[in-house]
Amino acid sequence: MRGEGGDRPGEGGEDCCDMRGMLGFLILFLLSKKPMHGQELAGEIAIRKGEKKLSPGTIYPALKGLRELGFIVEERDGKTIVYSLTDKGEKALKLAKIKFIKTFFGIFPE
Amino acid sequence: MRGEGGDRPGEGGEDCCDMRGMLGFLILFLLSKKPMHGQELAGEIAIRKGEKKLSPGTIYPALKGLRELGFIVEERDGKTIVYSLTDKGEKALKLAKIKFIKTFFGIFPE
DNA sequence: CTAGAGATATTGGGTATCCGATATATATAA
DNA sequence: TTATATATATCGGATACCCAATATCTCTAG
Repeated sequence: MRGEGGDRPGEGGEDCCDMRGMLGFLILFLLSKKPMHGQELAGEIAIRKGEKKLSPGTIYPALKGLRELGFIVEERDGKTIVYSLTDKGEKALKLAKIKFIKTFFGIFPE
Repeated sequence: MRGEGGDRPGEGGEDCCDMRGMLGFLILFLLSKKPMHGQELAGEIAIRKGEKKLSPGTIYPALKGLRELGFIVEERDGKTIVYSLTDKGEKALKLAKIKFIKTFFGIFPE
């Protein structure tokens, strides 16, 4: 019951951070910089983390979840599907970034 | 290619980032700034995240895991138990920070 | 049309994270 | 001693994460 209607008039900052954890957050952040398709995204994450590419069983369910949340949309481009943020996704990312920065304040060297 | 040397230069750099995910990482970071006991830690995290304090079922298993990894030690002080980093924990944190910064590069505003 | 390659998607399984509830331990107050 | 408050700890369940294997889809080569 995470309907749009907002059972909570008072808040509204509730479901903005339920983006399937850190992976969803990272995906949203990367897509905000540049729309990408799944494998491209997996490659970018692999480079950042210094690990192997995420398995299809990891990346696609994550994308599906973000799509079902209304945070991203997909557009087929030949063989691939390019994902990009919706307005809702941008808004959610913005709020999540604030929270992220506050949570990990002091970790990044200045 | 970008695998920096291949898969396995022996060992040592293996368990350095397996600190039970982001919570373990955050705990290690906070303890590196100041030794604290469990509830104090939960309070600090609550402030940073802007949420309620972590449940005992979250904070204590996380601390137990870090202790079993040899990253923290505990010392009873009256009613509380104060946790602090070991040398191994400091080293692990340092490496994890590098990975964290690389993974989330660009999230923090400059 | 048929193969092959690459991208996308689902399934099944295992581990990790986290919470709510419950239980135990310690210190203080009565 | 008993009662209370706080801290620590564990248990059961829900969700997130991640992979290997498998299947489907789309384009291109032949």
